[in-house]
Amino acid sequence: MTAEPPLGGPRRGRANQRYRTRKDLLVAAARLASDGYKPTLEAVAEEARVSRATAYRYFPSIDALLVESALDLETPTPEALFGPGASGDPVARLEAVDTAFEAMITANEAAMRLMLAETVRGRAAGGDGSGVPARQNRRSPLIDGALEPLRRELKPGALKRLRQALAVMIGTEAFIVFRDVLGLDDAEARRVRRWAIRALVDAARRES
Amino acid sequence: MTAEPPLGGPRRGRANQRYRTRKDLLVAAARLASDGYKPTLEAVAEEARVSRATAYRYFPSIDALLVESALDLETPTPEALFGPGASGDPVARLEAVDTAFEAMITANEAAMRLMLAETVRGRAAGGDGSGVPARQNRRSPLIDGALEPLRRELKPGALKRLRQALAVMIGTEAFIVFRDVLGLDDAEARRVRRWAIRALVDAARRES
DNA sequence: ATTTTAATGAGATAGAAGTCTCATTAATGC
DNA sequence: GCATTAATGAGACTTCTATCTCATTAAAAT
Repeated sequence: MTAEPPLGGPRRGRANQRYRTRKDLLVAAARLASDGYKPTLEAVAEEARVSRATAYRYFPSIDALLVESALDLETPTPEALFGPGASGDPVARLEAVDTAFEAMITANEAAMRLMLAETVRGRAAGGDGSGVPARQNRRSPLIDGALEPLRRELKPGALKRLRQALAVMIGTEAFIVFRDVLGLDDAEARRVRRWAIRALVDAARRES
Repeated sequence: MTAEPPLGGPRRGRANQRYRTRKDLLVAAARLASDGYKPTLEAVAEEARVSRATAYRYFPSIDALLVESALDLETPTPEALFGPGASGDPVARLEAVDTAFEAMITANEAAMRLMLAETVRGRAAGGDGSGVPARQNRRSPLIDGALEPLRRELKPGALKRLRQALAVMIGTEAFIVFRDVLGLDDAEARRVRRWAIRALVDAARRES
């Protein structure tokens, strides 16, 4: 899932060398971040057997490096989740998406929190936020895939609205609310989320 | 809304002096953070006419100071929102809560983002998070107040579930999803939120 | 008014982020 | 193989966070 080599320099040249250096940094960052603490750039560089200067040649800031290493986590693709054997019930499909997200978040909670913290900060405060990759949207394609069976039943506007509301319920931010704000455990949080997902889908269908 | 004087030192003594110093720091931080940039501790101390050392005597880190200054923003109380003249319709009442939160967030977006970033990090990454106040829950009392008219109609479990689902839709995190993940403007985000709020309330009522 | 001492100020110190410069290494094209 | 030059390493330098020490100020008790 790692992106292609840096864009700054010459297009041709030592692509493989650059790719490996970059990948080494991301892997090192993920390894160090996996214990829940924010590593220093120096620690990451050392873990990757690379000099500090080189690390800065690939990432403009330690935050950018850490965020990209979190983004490097693989998400299931719509094709994998909704292959031939998948259910045709949109609610069941959304629950599959929810399960996949919950698994990814709980397995990488520290990295996800770090990414959320950095991307949230990057927008307005924290100075410029330059270099921190923009927030990427991994949930919408999956939610879209889950809602595929409703595409004919619902009007385009209603479908869009449903998709957007579901994006609030499924993902890191909802996880944070359940855990940090409401103090729920994973099982309770899941129950509430499932109920809300069904309620939103039903409401959209009822309006059509 | 500023909390009482520091807890560390002697219980009696110069409470007023300490209170004023603390308040000065919070006010200075809020003033400097209001333009969207993260001020340095030195800048806050200077703005508050206080030495750096003193600032560190009141707050363990610049982040803790900024978070507390953001938390110092006043939230409307349930009493103010749902006084004698308030509507009895739970959806209308929830919309009032939503409006209040939207106003508070948009007026202090930089500070809210900063607070969210720091509290999110505090749980798992970024060291221990010591000194940074635990996430406080300002939305649940307001949501509870809005749902008051439903207390007899809904079973306790259903009411609780509804309240928890609504907590995901109303607040900073939903705002972040709409803006950063989905790229919606405020008006669109509000429309989706209102639709979802109504859908959730209707679903809860329908089950009773 | 004087004493006590909490609160503060001034400054030294250390660790980390981030930027530069310049020398060295090694991958690629010939 | 050899030359070219992209990639890297080493280190100086600045800024900011955070901790600590010691002297000074001023609120409160007597």
